[in-house]
Amino acid sequence: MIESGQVIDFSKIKANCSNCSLHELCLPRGLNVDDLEKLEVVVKGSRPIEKGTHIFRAEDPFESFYAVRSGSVKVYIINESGEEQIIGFYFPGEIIGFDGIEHHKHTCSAVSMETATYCSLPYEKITDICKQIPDLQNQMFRLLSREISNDNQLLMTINKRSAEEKIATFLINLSSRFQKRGYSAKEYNLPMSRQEIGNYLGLTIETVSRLFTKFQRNGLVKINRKAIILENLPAIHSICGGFSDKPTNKNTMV
Amino acid sequence: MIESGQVIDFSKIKANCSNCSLHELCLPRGLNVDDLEKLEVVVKGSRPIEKGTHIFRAEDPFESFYAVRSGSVKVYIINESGEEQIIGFYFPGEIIGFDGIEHHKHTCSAVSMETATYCSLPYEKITDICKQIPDLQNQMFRLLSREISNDNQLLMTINKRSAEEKIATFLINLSSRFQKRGYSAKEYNLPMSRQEIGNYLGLTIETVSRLFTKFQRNGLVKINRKAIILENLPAIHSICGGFSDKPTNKNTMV
DNA sequence: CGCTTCTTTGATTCAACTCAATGGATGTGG
DNA sequence: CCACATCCATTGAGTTGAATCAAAGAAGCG
Repeated sequence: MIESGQVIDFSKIKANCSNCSLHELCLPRGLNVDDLEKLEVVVKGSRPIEKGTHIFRAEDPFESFYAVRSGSVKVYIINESGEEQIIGFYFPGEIIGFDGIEHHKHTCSAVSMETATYCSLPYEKITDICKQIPDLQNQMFRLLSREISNDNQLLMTINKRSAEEKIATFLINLSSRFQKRGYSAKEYNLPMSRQEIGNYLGLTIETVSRLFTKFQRNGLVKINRKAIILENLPAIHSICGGFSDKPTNKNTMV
Repeated sequence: MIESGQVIDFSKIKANCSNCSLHELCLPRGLNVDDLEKLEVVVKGSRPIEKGTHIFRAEDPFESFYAVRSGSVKVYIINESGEEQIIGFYFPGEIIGFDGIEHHKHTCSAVSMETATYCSLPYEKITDICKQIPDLQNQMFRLLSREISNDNQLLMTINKRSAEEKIATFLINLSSRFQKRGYSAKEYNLPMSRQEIGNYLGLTIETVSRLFTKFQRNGLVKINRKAIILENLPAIHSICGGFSDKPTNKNTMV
């Protein structure tokens, strides 16, 4: 439960964005060497945090947002009746905590799904630097914009797709994100439980499990607990929706 | 179908943010008089557009975002198979088009649901001014942050709530937004069709209609076509979820 | 090794969808 | 001003996809 905050915090070491392999996926994207140095001064890396450690919690004062550096992080909100809704899963180079800007406090919580490291991006300092570095300001806006577009896509998936299509879309989405990070598009490990997948997609754990079994039966995937092999990527793609020949009347104004 | 673009465009007149009643809901929030003047120089108002006029369409180059000044606007995306997903309904003082920043083109379309006016906020010029006016940069980040938080809330509603709870939440959400704009919290007109409500919430038109009838039967509301009267606000609130005493197992890790 | 947690599988139920038909409002042209 | 067409909303009947309930199997942990 050591989450930082010791008298002397050895965990907070100056980040090295210049040499970071996530460079082009992350906040520094598009910055030149000089600008990078200005950024590095304020960005702090974390020591590894173990699975289940919170990076921030809802209601915490908002001081920084955070870039995942290694491992994976789940972001969720809890409503008045204690129900959890997972907002997203985040991988290296992706940034979390944007929701906190408006009211100066976090509205989500972020917790590591496995051992992870992250970088702290102190909001005030970053926005100060933004005034001097137009590219950085631009990149900030782009990242926020992307987050909104992603949310829109997610809404489409949740609202319009069947359970089967949701799962296929989810697997493909992870695949392409892992690929962007230099990993296989066909084989990866799920860092999250069936429960968490279901929560995110608006399905029950049983439905997730059944569909995994079905996909496996049909030779689309091989699944062994957390280990996923996408055996037939085109087929999975075609399930994602958009090519279905059995249109429903579920509010598609055509 | 006159959507601007005439040889001489009389419709683009300098906006008057200082005297605009939406001032504190909109982009200028928190700016002092001097800063407001700098902003006004680049913001352009529109002449009234009639119902069904597009402000922008997906794939259009992204040059500006837009503040709704009067009337109401629906924002939606269309997927590969032509299905429409409504992303949101926007009212005076609310800002649309943020999604376009990342790829320099819009990913959504925005169309007026009734006669409306709007202001154009040219992106490049606004970001230039942001460098000089920290408060403006801050407000931009806050608006983007709010959009993300709203999306998160919507996801919770869509994923975790029953049809009845979704409709109640929707009615309350509109109520509070109208109230913020100085209108009655109890009586308003729906600018959108049942179809559009259903599309947004992930329900069919029949379900929306049936629930409106049910709410009316139970004395919660009076509904006459587009005219809504919330007769029993507390009761509607209590339906919104979070107080239900019949917990489901739909992925609520308690 | 025993306990707990996670996952899978089966049987059953139900909320919301689909299909179908009617009714009311609005608009158009003769 | 009326007849007709269109669009939107309502209501009913029947179906179904995913949830719920239940139980057993597999993996991880102390």
